[in-house]
Parts: sequence; structure tokens; C-alpha cells
Amino acid sequence: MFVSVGRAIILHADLDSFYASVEQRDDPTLRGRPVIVGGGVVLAASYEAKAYGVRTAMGSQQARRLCPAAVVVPPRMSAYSQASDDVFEVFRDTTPLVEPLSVDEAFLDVSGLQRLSGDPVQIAARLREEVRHQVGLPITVGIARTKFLAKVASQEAKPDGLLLVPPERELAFLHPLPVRRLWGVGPKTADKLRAHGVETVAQVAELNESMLESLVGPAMGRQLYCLSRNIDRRRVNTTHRRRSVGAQRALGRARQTHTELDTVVIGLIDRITRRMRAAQRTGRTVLLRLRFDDFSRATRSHTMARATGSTAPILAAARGLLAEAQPLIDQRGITLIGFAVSNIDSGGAQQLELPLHDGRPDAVDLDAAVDRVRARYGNAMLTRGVLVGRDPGLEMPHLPD
DNA sequence: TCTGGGGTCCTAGGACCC
DNA sequence: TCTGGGGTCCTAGGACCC
Repeated sequence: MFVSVGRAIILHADLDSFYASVEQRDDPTLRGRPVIVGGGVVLAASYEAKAYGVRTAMGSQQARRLCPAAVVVPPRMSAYSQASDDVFEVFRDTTPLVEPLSVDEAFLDVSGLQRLSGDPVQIAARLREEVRHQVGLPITVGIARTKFLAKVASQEAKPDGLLLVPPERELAFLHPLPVRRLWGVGPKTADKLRAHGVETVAQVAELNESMLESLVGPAMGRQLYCLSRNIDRRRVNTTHRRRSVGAQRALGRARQTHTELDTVVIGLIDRITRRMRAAQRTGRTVLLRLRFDDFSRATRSHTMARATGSTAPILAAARGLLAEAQPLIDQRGITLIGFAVSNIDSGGAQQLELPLHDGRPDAVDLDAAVDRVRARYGNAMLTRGVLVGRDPGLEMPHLPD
């Protein structure tokens, strides 16, 4: 049944200190105590540990200094993955309109649920109860008319909270916040804004669009213009697709021999291509990511003629990139190596130039086009069903599989 | 702040094509 | 014929998010 409502109601559901909460759930002796998940670096900290200033991504030495009483436990990724699946099941029991943002975070569109399930606060409260009862984890929910406000609301409500931003209170809620709360504003952008005396969302909202664009670039400028004025028309998107698959490994300061490094490369590429094949994905661009002794970084990339999920061609590309970067490695010393495969499932189909006779799409020689696609990219992209020629937006007829 | 691992998106320049 | 404008792709780097 469809219930017509005038405006969207969006929930942002966010598990609290996810990894640490799973550890406290599974080991009762950890409850109420400061818990740090991680080895060399803090992957997650319980709220008891956060109270001492421990933060995610902090070096564990510093974390121990801040909180000597903390219990440090190694990560158990499969347990977190299972917990995540369980929580998302609760989400999907609430509404089919779920957009995952990460393992521990999602948007839920509950606009059509009111007649069936009560008002938004009741729906959110029940969701929190269900997650607590069925999975045993604390979760915070923000409710608003837009994604952005819902997310800000959940951040304000953490931990283990629930916050609704009423439609008539939106600007009053948003404007006093620091600019860092705006999506996409990190340390660098915050610095740029501060240099111009801009520290709150209200101050951003006083700037016009061209001023913001000159300050932080066209895309970021437009985004800040819209968000600071509470303009956010993004819908909850359930059809999100992964755009890259990657793996990386920190190596420490010790120099690696060629053989040792190649062993790491094989391991990383094997991990990536296994995951790609498991997800039935192919990719066309291989990216090498390096970090050096001085913490500078470099990337090298290579785009293959066709998309693939096979280990051999991707490994060959990876080794080629590494050889290309060898002078940099010898010079600066490598401390991290990673690869990512992107251009997922592209096959390159969008780039194909079809022979248009007199510019009429109906006069396209389909057989010839199919032959050219096969010759250049293999068969994978034919399953996409639609080809786009050079004419912008010109959609070609469906191709036979 | 002395640094993991997984991602996303934007920008800018060069090559190339029509 | 020459030139210029517009468009896409590829590469490298950077910022940001969880």
C-alpha cells in the first residue's frame, strides 16, 4: 500500500563504536571498561576509552599513554562482518529502502511507513530496540527530511541516542554547528574557510556561490552552498555499486628485497581478484599506491584493453606498475604498498565509437558493432544491454547477448 | 598526530578525436 | 586548408569518509 506523504522522512542509523561494541557484547568482562580494538593503530575505541581522548586511527602507543587502563584486543573481522549482516537484516525488516554507507551505517527511507508503523520517532525507537534485542548492539538514529540532516542528527545524538530534527527547526539546528560538520569538509577545507573568518555553518550560508567556489573549488563550493542552506535533494539510493576493489599492506621501515616485495604483491592481487570473482565483477584499471619513509605518497595506474577479474593479467599489470615506480622506491624507501582495481564492469563500452550512417541511430550496422566490441573488449560488456555512441545521450538499441 | 585498511569523489593536464 | 572548439579518456595527485 502506498501512503502519500508530502515529504521524505529519512533515518540515518549508525552503530556506536562498532568493533568495540561487538567485543563488549561477546566478552562480558569488557563491558563498562575502556576497550581498544587494533594492533599498531586504533581501529575502534569504546566510549569508555574515548572519554580519555582515544580516537580512531590514533597510534596505539599514544592511545595507551592516554588510557593505560584500556584493554587492547585484536580485531575479529569475521565477527564484525556477521554482526553487520545481522543489523542490516533488521534494517531491511523495517523498510526495503536501505542505502548502506559502510559496515555500520545506513540511510533508511521510511516516508511511506507512517500509517503502518507509527510516527518517525516510534519507527526509529523500534528500530533501536530491535537492533539491541536481536543483535545486542547499541545504535544511534537521526531523523530528518534530508540525508544530510539525518546524518548530522545522528552524530549529535551519539552515543546510543535518537534525535529528530523537526522541519520547522532545521536551520536553527544546522546553523550554529562548526563547518567541520558539513559533509566533505575535513581539516584542509576547514583551514581554508577559517582563513576567511568562516567557522560556522551560518557563516558559510552567508557566502554566495561564486565566492565559495573561488575559495574551495567548483564542486566543493556548490556542495557547501547547498548544504549550508539546507538544500539536499538526494534520495535514498538502494542500487549503489562498488567502483573499485583494493587491498593494501603496511610494510614497516625494514627494506624489502625484490622477492619479498613480489610475494606481497602476489598476496594482494590474489586477495583482490578473489573478491572480484566472488562478487562477479571485472575491472579495467589497476592502480598502485605507495607510501614512503617520509610519508609522502605516489600512485601509478594502468588501464588495460579489456576488463577482467583474472589473476594473471592483473598481476602482470601490477608488476609492470611496480617496475615503473622502482626508482622512487629505491630513492625514498617504501612503507606501504597497495593496489586497487577500478573501472568496474566498464568493459570500455561507453567509449566505443559506432559507425553511424548519416548520423541515424537506426541505420547502425549492429553486427559490425558487435564484432568491433568483441574484438576490442571481449564479451563482458555486451550484457550491459545498451551502448552509447559519441552523440551525447544517444542510446543504441539493445544488443543480442 | 608519528600513521591501518577499505573506499569515494574532484581536479588538472596531456593525448587524441572530430 | 587551417584553425579552433568541444568532447572523452587516461594519469597523477589530493581531500575526505568510516
